Amino acid sequence: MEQTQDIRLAVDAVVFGYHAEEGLQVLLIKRNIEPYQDVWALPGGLVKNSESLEQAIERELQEETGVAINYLEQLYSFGAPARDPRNRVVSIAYYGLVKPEVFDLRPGTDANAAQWYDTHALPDLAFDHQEIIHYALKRLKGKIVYEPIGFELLDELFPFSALEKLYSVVLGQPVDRRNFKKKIMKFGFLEETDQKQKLKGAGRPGPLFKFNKEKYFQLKKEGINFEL
Amino acid sequence: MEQTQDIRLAVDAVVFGYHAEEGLQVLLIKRNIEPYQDVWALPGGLVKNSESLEQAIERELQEETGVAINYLEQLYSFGAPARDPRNRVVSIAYYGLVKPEVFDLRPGTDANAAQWYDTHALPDLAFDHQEIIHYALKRLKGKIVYEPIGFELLDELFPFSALEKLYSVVLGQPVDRRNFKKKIMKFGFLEETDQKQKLKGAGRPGPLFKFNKEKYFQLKKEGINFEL
DNA sequence: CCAAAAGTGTTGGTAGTACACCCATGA
DNA sequence: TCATGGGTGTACTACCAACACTTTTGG
Repeated sequence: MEQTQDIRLAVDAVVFGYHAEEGLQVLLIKRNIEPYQDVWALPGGLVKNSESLEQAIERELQEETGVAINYLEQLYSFGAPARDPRNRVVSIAYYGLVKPEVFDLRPGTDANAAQWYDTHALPDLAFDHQEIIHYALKRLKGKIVYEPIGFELLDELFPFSALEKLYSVVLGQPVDRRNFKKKIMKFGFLEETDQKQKLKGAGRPGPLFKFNKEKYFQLKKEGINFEL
Repeated sequence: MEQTQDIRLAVDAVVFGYHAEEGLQVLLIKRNIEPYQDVWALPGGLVKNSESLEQAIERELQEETGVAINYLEQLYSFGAPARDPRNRVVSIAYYGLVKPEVFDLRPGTDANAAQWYDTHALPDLAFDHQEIIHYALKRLKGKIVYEPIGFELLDELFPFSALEKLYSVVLGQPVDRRNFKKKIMKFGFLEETDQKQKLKGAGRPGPLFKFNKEKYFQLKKEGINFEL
């Protein structure tokens, strides 16, 4: 006799935020239910019967952290039979990018706390969430060099150096300022505005730039391909 | 009151085979149960409670087609609420590559027939399986240029022209014979054997080549990166 | 005037692309 | 001998990487 299927389906989100001083951060929540009560974990939860996977992600993020993401992509599905110590739960992981405005968090009702953590200094994590974050980091590193998704981590207007720093932080290696700027500007989807950066300390202020998404899609259709 | 989750979890496999004359093929089965009875579909089925996702794929493939794959990778998870007209079924799709030996199929018990179809001449397909195949093709095209997975579609020993043809078929564009050979041989993981090709018709026979997987992994560790 | 950040061009090397003729075999 | 498929080298180009000094501002 066949046993009926008893597998639960969850979604988890690896949300990246970037902050000029603190570098690349991941959004975590502290669980307030068992298993792994009071342990840090990725925001996420069970998918409802009638919602899509993306809707589930956005709902959970809203409930648990109040954060709305502006770039979301499916990452990988994790289905090892024992990844949840109690039940069989298969999780479809997504990763998302948010702009710096959301750096002030308000914890939701489903979790005790939501907090940004530096990707190099993660706390102990529930389930296989550490593995999921590593996987997401790998994907982000791979993707940022052949699709201009880095802009989703920056403000609408940003000094060029912010982009440069972002790439060096994400890739974990320094980038040559001049060559990097040449490469980026050659594509033609980055616009220089006439606004000037206001610095905190000393230094020569530069103009602010803006990523023209429409132009990028248009250029992409015409066959250019972004690649660093 | 919360309704309990009622979502089923399935796996589906896009298995690619390559045949010198017939090109790139996908393995399909004819369904013998509703919904979509007698319609062609990807091999796959519900995951059992205690098996891993990969075990589920291999079991279903064995049951439905008798095929054992030698390269398997998770593709994407498809979860649109209405993708199955009867129940909510979320499917985790994998794609696999098989060597040409398996071109003779023996249909299994769960399906009426298993058959190879040219990727350019697919029949009507059940569920969203056409979308899944397109997605897999895109992934294969993307991946074959930066990881040497093409060899998984060829015999252990193959003439160089087989590799060249494979790439031109998968990428959908001609490749320059001389430049292609230069590029590939420079990596150093392809070994020329002293066996000679036996042709069907006329033509100058060339030596057979062999992909040295161990050497590839070793070189990869040392930092070379395959890229066409 | 010093420290901090931003702006800016040139050169050399290399890797990629384009390209055409000869050779071995079977019919 | 002809048709088929396999084998091979060179030259040009274009892109990429390396690299340092000057300018503007705040303190």
